[in-house]
Amino acid sequence: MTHSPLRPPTMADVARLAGVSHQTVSRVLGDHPNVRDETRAKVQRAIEEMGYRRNSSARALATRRTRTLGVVASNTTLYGPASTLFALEEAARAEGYLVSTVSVRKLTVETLSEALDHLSDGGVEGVIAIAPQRSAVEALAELRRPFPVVAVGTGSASTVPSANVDQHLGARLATGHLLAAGHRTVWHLAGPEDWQEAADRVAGWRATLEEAGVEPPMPLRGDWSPLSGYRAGQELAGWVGRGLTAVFVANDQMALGVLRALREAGVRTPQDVAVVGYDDIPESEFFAPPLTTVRQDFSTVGQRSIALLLDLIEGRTPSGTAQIAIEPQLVVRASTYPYASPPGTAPPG
Amino acid sequence: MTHSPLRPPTMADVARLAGVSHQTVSRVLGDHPNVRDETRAKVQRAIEEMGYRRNSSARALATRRTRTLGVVASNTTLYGPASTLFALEEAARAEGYLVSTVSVRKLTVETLSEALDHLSDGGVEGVIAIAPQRSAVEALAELRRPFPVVAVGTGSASTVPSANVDQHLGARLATGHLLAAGHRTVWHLAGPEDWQEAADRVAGWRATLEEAGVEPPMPLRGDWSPLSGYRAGQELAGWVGRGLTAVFVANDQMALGVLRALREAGVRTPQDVAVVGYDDIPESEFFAPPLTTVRQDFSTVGQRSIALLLDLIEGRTPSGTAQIAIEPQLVVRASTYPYASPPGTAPPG
DNA sequence: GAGGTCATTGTGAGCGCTAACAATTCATGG
DNA sequence: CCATGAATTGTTAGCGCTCACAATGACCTC
Repeated sequence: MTHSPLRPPTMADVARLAGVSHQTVSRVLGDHPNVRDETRAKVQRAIEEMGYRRNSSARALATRRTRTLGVVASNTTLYGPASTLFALEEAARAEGYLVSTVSVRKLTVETLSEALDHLSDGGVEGVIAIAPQRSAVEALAELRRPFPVVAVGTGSASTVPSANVDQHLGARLATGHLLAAGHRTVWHLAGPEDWQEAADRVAGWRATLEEAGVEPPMPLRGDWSPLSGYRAGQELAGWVGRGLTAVFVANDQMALGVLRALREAGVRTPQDVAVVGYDDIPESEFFAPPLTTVRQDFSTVGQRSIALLLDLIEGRTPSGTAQIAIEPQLVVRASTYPYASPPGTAPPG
Repeated sequence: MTHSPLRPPTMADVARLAGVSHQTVSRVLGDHPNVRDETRAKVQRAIEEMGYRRNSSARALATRRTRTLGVVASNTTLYGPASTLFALEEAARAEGYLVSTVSVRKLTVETLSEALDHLSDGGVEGVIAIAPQRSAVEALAELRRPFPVVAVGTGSASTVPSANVDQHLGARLATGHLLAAGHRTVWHLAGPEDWQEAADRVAGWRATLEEAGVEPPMPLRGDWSPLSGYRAGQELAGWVGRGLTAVFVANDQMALGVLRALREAGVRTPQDVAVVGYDDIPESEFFAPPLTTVRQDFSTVGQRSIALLLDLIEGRTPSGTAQIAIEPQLVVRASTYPYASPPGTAPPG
């Protein structure tokens, strides 16, 4: 760090100082075995002294590997996508890769295409698309790029390689939990129609009810926001006393709105209506009442999807066939059980 | 797109197909003026036909510009940092830059140093550090790197160039609003001690009270989480009837906890105690009651900080002197005014 | 019609690194 | 004491692009 030339030192500079060839410096940097310890030490010293760092562009040009991955994320601060993003970066860094991100406001063929091009121009070797909207999955299938693309959050609909939490199972856990608590039926406030994960949760909820011999009521729709949950909650409140005793809400934020609407309508949770959410955001423990919900392990999602993408880059896995499912987990809180233990009523049917 | 050679086409390939020199292709790509329209069209056609894309590594090597910026973010899903991250990427992309992110779990000299090295190895031309913790600011000042670093979220303490929302002003807006509503004094639930923004909010709150001739009570401490807000709320509930009528909480999530604790203690908001939060997260409108809070415009933060960083990279701005302040905004909701209009009581003093 | 100017295009030399191969050193055994 | 091969080091040629400069040709002007 003693010098301060206008241009950063090159490998040749280090080689000169160490009295070796640039190739030997390269070997030291690359942990090549056939270098004498003494030489290695000499080179290391020169590197330290000059504060030398390998030029990544030159390296990338020579090796044809940039060691950079791209991530396309929706421009959102939703808990799921944000958590996934961090988990992805961490997993990628552990493998020595840099992560470049592009955030898009809407997931359409155009925006996705632009995002992929931007990343492509940045030289990424592969891309993870956090693409929860169904349109995005279709767009992704359509957009061929010279590098592999792995989707995350696409639910069951992935025609592209993907890693996903098993949403169907998550919905089953939530719905089954309510049925096991003695509820005759379970209503559902679903997420946006074009989100595959929302559709999968609907399917899991519906299947669980049908297997229990219950005709599923018409699901309500929200847009993930507390406001939409609030609106739906007002509607749901009107059904209390007419068979509505339990609601499975497709995410925690909407559940927050539902809880508020119910409270305002004089409906008690969970005594009158039990509520289950989805995601287990940090706040859900502090809702009134604390929310029973389904937890997704985003850290695992990150690791598995990065592993899959690297496999694809190395050509270890046939593209198009790789689908990874990750198990979610039910977290029981006061919004379904007001007291310590469940009613213990056997499920109907 | 018709060919599919093992290696992607190079500029020379395109040149050959178009019947020109590689340099002419380069000129077309670079929008150089002195190219005949006919030639340009010919080249464009060849580019299309081969699906050619410039190799970014080669370009970076030749120009010594990677057109990549780095961002260091705390591994968090807090609303502020997440919003900032997206805003930064958008602003950078608008300037033609790619953004590489590194997320760290803790902001220490070691983790920051590693993060900067990782980005440095990725060839970034500059870095934005989302560094709200005071320790991070110090660490940043200590860590010299061969590229400029701009801090965001460092509040007033930046010894490095930075762009920040004026936290002092935000706290004044919140506190002044409560005083203007007739409250004799305002309590404060602060954020973590080592967050500079938290300290700035404390300072703004304290200054406002002192200017009104009020002795500030001892501030309480939280860690931004709803749980810590809940705990503090329980403590605050004990002071109701002994002079506590208004609380300024340093973020919305803690305010959520405070609201719940107050409610459980039989304290009504805002009739017994008025509460103001900070951030204006999307959920705060749906708290019980809807939360009065201070909104920060992260999109502006993103644009201004990227602009500053690019100035620094181009050498347009002397390093170390650049500090940008952005104005926050008060959003009034039911947690301070139960009815349509404020009490209209004149502030004391 | 010679000389000059301008627009347009081409040529050659790197950018800093790695990969392949060539050269050297060194220990070892016959 | 030299041949033999392994260990170690050096040399050369690109990777695909941009930059500086040279070359070409069209079009004027006097």
